[in-house]
Amino acid sequence: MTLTLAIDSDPQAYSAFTERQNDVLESALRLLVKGGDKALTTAGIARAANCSKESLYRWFGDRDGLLAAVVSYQASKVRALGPGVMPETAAAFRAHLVRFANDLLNVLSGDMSLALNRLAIGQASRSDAHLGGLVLDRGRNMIGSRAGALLEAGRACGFIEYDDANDAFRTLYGLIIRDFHVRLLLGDTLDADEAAFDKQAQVAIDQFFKLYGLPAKGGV
Amino acid sequence: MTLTLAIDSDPQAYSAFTERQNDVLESALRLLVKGGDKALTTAGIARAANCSKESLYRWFGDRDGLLAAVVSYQASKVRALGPGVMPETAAAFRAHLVRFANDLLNVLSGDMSLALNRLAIGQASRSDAHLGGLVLDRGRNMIGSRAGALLEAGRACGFIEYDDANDAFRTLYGLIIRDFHVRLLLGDTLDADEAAFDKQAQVAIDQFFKLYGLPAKGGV
DNA sequence: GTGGTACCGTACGGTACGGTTCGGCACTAA
DNA sequence: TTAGTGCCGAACCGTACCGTACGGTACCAC
Repeated sequence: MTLTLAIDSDPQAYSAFTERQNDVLESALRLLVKGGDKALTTAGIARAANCSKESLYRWFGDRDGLLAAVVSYQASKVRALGPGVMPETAAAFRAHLVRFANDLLNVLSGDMSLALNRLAIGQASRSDAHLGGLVLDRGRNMIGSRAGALLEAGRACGFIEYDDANDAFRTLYGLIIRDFHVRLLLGDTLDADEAAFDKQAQVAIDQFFKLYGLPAKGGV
Repeated sequence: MTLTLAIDSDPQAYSAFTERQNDVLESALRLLVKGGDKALTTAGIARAANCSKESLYRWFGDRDGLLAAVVSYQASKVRALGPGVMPETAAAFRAHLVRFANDLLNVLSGDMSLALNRLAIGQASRSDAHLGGLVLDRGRNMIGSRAGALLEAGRACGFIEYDDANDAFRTLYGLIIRDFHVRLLLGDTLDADEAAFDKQAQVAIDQFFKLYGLPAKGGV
């Protein structure tokens, strides 16, 4: 659902660009956040980055290639938040989940994430839209990697129980995000309660334990 | 989050258009679903609807006015699914919730809903984007009207318990939709499990009762 | 018939954008 | 010094689109 938390062992795999090219991509990203997809023209990017259009086309081949490069760049920029740690107590496991929920809320509400998701969604209708798939892959990467491992560790330690890991994760996601993401994508603003991510995260994790927790160790 | 279930007592308030104009809007909607926002040009709409561009501009004033009219038209097309019924038994209440969940899944996965949401999201970054707010209003209308009344009725009858109605609804929404909507918006396809809306709806409502149900009457 | 109105089909002006080309500058290597 | 390379800035081309204007047609009122 986002790109800013992609976990990959090799940072070069996603950002195989030179320093100068990364600067250009950063400029493009700022331009996108500031003015939306309409402002992301090749001339505008070249102007903002103090480079020529010729270089843009030499480096990224195409406008679509440039957009894909922006996505890849952003994915490689903010990477893993730290290695997975095996929780030893129920409280530690719960804290990990709360932290994950908090991170997810913060990431999805970020300017860059919203701008890139809007861009990908806006052109997802066209048949040649590989951008949406790209965003999904990176988002799925992050989610599958971090949350999946976390849930599995919790289950191995006997704090929670579920049949299908994917299903459990999606429920966790739903409890955390609710209609939050779509509303932000549509331009809505958050009310005071929703802006308190800490509280929201704790409530969501409480509910998750109520659904999947084992009363003996990690339940209510 | 969608427009296809707007509930309004006065159908004319949202579709104050002539028969001919509604035909044109219907053509525009089909065009949007077929080719995405890129295909929704004034010339294309005029061609598809067998009308002149001059008429488009006389009727809707502007291209943005035309898009807003499309949204309003779609909102007024599929209206309330029936008056709210006071559930008398816990089983009936649960059936109502399952039906609501099923409807929500079907609506949000519909072609028209996805196309319009993509359109609104794609241009939600610009400051003059009233389209996202329009979609939100209509979606919120539907949600607040139907689900809110349903939950309130269930609480009045003692089947569920909650402090904040808005909060309870958002949890319900999260349990039903999860990451379903955003993934579809990004162009993802559903796996077999997710395409079984009936099963998904029942599971979501089971989970909702586990969180908000009163064990005596409506709980697990 | 005559004027008015609403409409269609088409063509046009203006603009914006994607992509290409060209001249020029700085730097490097022989 | 000369040739080559990488890049910038700017001009350019073809295209697509928005919004408007114009000619022609059907219908209605009087």
